[in-house]
Amino acid sequence: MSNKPATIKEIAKILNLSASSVSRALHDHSSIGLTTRMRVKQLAKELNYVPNQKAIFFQKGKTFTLGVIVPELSESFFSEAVSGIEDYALKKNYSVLIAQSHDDLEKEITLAEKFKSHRVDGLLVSLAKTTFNIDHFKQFEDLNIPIVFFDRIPPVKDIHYVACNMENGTYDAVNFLLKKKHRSIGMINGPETLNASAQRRDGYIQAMVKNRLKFDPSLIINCDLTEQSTREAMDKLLNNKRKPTAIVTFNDYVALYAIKYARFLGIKINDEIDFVSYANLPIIHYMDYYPIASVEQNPYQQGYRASEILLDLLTKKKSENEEKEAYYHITIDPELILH
Amino acid sequence: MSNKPATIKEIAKILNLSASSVSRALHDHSSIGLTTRMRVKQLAKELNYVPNQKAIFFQKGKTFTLGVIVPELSESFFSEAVSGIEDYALKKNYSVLIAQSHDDLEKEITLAEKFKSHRVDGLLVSLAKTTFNIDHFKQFEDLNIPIVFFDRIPPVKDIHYVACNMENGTYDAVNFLLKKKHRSIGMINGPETLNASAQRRDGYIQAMVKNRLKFDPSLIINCDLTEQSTREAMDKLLNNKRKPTAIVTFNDYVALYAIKYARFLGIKINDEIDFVSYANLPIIHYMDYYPIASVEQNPYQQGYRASEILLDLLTKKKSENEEKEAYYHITIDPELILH
DNA sequence: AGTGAGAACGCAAACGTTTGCTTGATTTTT
DNA sequence: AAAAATCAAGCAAACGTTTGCGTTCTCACT
Repeated sequence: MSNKPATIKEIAKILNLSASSVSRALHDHSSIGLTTRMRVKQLAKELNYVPNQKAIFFQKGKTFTLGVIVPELSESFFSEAVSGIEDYALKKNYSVLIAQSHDDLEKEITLAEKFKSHRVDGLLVSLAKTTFNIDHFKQFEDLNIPIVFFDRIPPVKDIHYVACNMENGTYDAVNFLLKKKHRSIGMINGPETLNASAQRRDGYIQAMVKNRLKFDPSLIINCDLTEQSTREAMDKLLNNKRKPTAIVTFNDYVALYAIKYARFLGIKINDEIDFVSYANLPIIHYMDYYPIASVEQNPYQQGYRASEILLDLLTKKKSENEEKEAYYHITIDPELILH
Repeated sequence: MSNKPATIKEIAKILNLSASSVSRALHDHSSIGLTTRMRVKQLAKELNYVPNQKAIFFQKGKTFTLGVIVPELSESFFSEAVSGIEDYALKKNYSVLIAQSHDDLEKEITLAEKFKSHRVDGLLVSLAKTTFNIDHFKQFEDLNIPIVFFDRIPPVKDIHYVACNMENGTYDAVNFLLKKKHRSIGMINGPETLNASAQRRDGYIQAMVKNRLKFDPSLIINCDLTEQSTREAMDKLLNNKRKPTAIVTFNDYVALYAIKYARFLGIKINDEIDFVSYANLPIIHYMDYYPIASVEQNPYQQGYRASEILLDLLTKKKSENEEKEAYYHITIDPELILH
């Protein structure tokens, strides 16, 4: 027991063949006779032969492994995205190496280093909140290791990415509220520095414009996503001359803070004020009060798509030479889910 | 650009050394003179040399990779456990290959196969709900690939495992309620078939016994963890002759269902009836009403510990020979968190 | 009988690194 | 001054698999 696993060489020796013939036999190469092919496969089963991936990795110069860096697995958005990545990768016989940056740039750099030395074939990355430059990913270019960013993407053009079009999502959300006859719609947006905030703002404005309504900037309040900050935003909105009858929040957390505070103030949720949010928390339905609609960002699909692109890049790489200037810029349209 | 990465051989050629000397120089081997050592390292930096892990894996016969199979990453319990695994593994310079069974036995078997052919050095497994035998993991024994099970462990003795002692956790919970002067404590337990249910039941009984109180079996109701089933359990408890003033639920989901239903019935939560649960949902604090206490199962620690054990097994494997009969059976004591 | 084709298989190199054994040169010990 | 120890570095094999290029053999066809 605890035998070293059987190798091709051993099979070859037993059958009086060369290692190459055994290898070819196992791969159904045409130049191997049917009888020997059968004999080889037969013995392989008996010996419980399993190809040694380490050797194959080495020989082929590939690890058939994808590296994934996400901020936090415990955020369901990312764990679902990882599921999408995993499903496609496994389908294509790739394995997935997962690591978390915990939203820390230093950690992210360390992980990049780790993956570099591990020689993953490709990388899927969703940036940490604190990452404002991506120099630590530049080195992968030289190593010919493609990277596909998803969701939290850097604001540059010379990269491959998959992301959700927040502008459209917000447009749909605001449009939905307008159709419900709301005429004063508030928005608790994220930090101004975030690209995601700008997109939401744009979507809001676009919805107003398309409906030939005047855009009132005082109805969009930025907040830093904390409970305290959310309350302050709510105060501002509630004291607005045109007190909103509906509020779009940056994410579910903010929505919950806002709803909690509104209830504290005696406001009737989704009656006096309708809430619409972005889907972060799948368990939101366990709540007593939750937004009447959510912008679903389809993390699974984002992951799946990013995975597809990466594998596409990997298989195409051989033929690439001059046309390296084509970057994948995929935007996934979110959908508005009514609860 | 897009140069193939530098190799030891190239460094050797440039410096007129042998590959072996370069290798030793990079590893600070004592038999290499200081000057050459410096020259080698210097050039290595310049050429951006990174050791080719594929070759090292192959040469050493190890992949420095751990395989992890969990049911669902989107369950925060598992994503936190994975964080623990990852943190320790990375510290020891191992990578972590993660895959989800989605609580499906077939998928679990496929993944086991995948990891086998990938030749991970070791395996960390939390079983799918539908897994009732572990034959598909037996093969790893022959390959000398150790497995450590955690949390969802199989009910056999000849394995390594890390799990939480639910009996103690429940004991603490019930004891806590008894100290709060509750004299009729209900329990909405899980399916009878689950080991986890039996442990909770035992803990409940033990707490009663230790406090010299009579155990009333009618106060423990089994349910299948659905909302409907939870309501039925609540009905039974509320109609009990000794209507409970406190209820321990199998998990947070059940607690939320129960609380929702109780509120629907007009019962004052954590006033008329105190709820205590097991920590599954980190975001429970966003709720308006949540259990007054939770049994925290420390998923991070479980993962970390399991990771430690696996690496211990991996490094000790060389010296192991006769004493292969020692199995790690680690139980982690949960702690009662008061909210 | 000679040529050609194709089938069935072997040889050997290659992938990059590590490591036990050797060798040659220099230094220390007796 | 000779023998022994130490230092610095090279040689070559090994890990398991794949693959380009041969080689041998058998037939069939002119």
